[in-house]
Order: sequence, then structure tokens, then C-alpha cells
Amino acid sequence: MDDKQGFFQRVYEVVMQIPYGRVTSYGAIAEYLGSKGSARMVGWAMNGSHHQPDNIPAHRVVNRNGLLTGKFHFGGKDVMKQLLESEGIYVEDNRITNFNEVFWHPQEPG
DNA sequence: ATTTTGACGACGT
DNA sequence: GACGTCGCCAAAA
Repeated sequence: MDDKQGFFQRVYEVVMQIPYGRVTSYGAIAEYLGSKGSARMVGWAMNGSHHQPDNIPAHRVVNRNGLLTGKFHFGGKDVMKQLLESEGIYVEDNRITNFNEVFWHPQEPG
């Protein structure tokens, strides 16, 4: 909708489409956007997600290992973990144990 | 305009 | 299989 000012807005739209109780990886989003190698840009976009008008479930985005790499950006140290657990996602030692079960891919039903 | 960065990923050792 | 390095690419300083 409206004009996409850049790569960031594109990322936000995809992240907001992540279903409840599901997670995805930076690379998956980047690949969906056509820039497979720009997984870092996705994370960077998340850095600005806080000042976005919409609620960006950035806690549902983890790296390809299912590791909560960006948990430090949520203010607290275990905020991200608790958010994921609140959605039925099992997290242990900053890592999603059932990552394979809750993994979600953009533009795919599930 | 150039340089630095950065919540990653894949490959090499 | 753990650790190290390179590569990608776009935005902020």
C-alpha cells in the first residue's frame, strides 16, 4: 500500500504477515524480497521497526539457526524469549527448540 | 559523494 | 563440529 520508501518498508510488510506462533529467518525474508544475500538488511530494517507506526513482531524473526540474535534489541534480556514462549514457541538458551515446527516462509499458506 | 555499519549466511579451516 | 573469514547490499553518519 502506498509507496514503498525502500527496502525497509518491504521488510516490515513481510514481518507483519508472520502468523501467530510462527517464526521466520532473516534470510528467508531477504530471499523473498529478491535480495537473498541481504539478510543483514532485514535485521537492519528491524532496527528501525521500533519507530514504525505499525506493530512489527520482530520477535518472530530469528536467524537461520533459530537463535534469538536480536533479543538485546527488545530492551530486556529475555523479552524476546518470553514473547515467543507466549505464542507457544519453545525457546531454550536463546534458541528455538522447535524451530523446524514453527518456521514459516513468506507468501506461503500455513 | 564516500565510509562505516550491521538483529546474517555460507563457506573454509 | 566449533571457529574464522568473506561476501551481500542497503541505509545512516
